[in-house]
Amino acid sequence: MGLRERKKQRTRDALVDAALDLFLTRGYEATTVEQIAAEVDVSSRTFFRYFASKEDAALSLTAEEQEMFLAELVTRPESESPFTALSQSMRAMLGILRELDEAETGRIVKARRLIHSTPSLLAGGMRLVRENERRLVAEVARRMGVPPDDLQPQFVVSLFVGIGLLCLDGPTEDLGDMARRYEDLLTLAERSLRPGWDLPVRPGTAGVVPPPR
Amino acid sequence: MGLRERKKQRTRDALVDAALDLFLTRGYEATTVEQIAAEVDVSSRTFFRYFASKEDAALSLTAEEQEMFLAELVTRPESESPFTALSQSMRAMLGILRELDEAETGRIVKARRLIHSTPSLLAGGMRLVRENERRLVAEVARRMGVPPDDLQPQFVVSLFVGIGLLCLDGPTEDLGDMARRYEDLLTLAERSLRPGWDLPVRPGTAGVVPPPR
DNA sequence: TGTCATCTGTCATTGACTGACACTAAATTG
DNA sequence: CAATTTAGTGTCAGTCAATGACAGATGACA
Repeated sequence: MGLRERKKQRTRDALVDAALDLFLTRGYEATTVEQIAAEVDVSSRTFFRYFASKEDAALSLTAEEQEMFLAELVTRPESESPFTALSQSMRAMLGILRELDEAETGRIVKARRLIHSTPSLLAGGMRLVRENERRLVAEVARRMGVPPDDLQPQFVVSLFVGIGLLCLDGPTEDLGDMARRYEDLLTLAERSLRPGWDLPVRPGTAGVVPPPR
Repeated sequence: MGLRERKKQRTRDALVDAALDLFLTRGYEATTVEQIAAEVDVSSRTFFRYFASKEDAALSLTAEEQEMFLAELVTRPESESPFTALSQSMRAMLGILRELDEAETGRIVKARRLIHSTPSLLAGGMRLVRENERRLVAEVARRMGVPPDDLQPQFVVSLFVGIGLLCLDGPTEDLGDMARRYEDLLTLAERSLRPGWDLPVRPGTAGVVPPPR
């Protein structure tokens, strides 16, 4: 990787760090883009070359997590039922997050604390999640062998995303808290749902029908 | 009601109408607050005395619907299970919407088309819904006789809100479309969920335990 | 009619965000 | 190792949403 790209990455990280720190101390709205840029010795115009908006800087880590989640999902074996595949993807992503270097996990926890304490950012985070929902539905529909505008895959994904949001909503001191809350919610879901609820009503041309478990 | 209040109501309605029309023809971002205000022969400062933001004007009708829904919920008998009470409140609200005068239903349909075709407004609408989620959880938790930070009422509400969002997400030409989509989703939910899933795991001090249905 | 509270317009200001252009430094090529 | 292309950055000017302050207008009410 060339010098140019390394420099860019360093600037970007510095901007995220500066943004998170300022947001957490002075508050999100009270912090101006100019202040963030000044902290990194960069013009505010440059800030907007890295991030589409002030909000984008605060949510960039969450957006990356979303991408990781989606990447996990497409690696899940076709033998898993849709909801199982979604759950396992989430577990895998949480696992990966825990294995990052300290600087990165620090950022993630900071970002999470910030989002949780700033209503407009919480809303923005949910917007991110919902934007991914479309892609999730497409993948789940494919697995189920039904068209993406079928209600069933939409329902499955909506239910799962709801759990994810509840997970995000709760108090989160560290990644362990989050993982624990997530497992509690999965248990609750299992108690509430009929076995096989996420299998296609009219089994389509999808892969192997999973065992009844 | 005095002349003053009537005048105010007229200005407000005119602003909403002008906003919806301009948003739908020129596009949401392409329309400035000044243009909306000019259409009603009012200064843009006045616009912001009626609406907290440009987005607020586009979402004011949706916000009113939310309030109506919540008002319905608190009138549902305690004998209904939480999810049944939520579903019935939604049906009641949709019923009320259909009985409004033509001017009002026209606005509602316009607003819905606009929101559906403008990503940032769709996000804003979901933010509105999510903000209400807290109040819904409080009411459902009360009915279940558990504290509001219990996971179960949160799960029940999250599931219901998810259905509401799916309903909002789909193509909506008129209020009938929406009602039909909503019923389809409820059927799907019933097929997926275990009977009694929304009853408190540890029955608390809540009202009468509903019949098994 | 006269006072009072409320609504409104005007003006000034802040801050997010964008486009245009020039300048610098890295990357690439002969 | 130059020469040239390419990408990243700073500066400047400008738009638009949103807010505070003050003054004038207008319905409410004694």
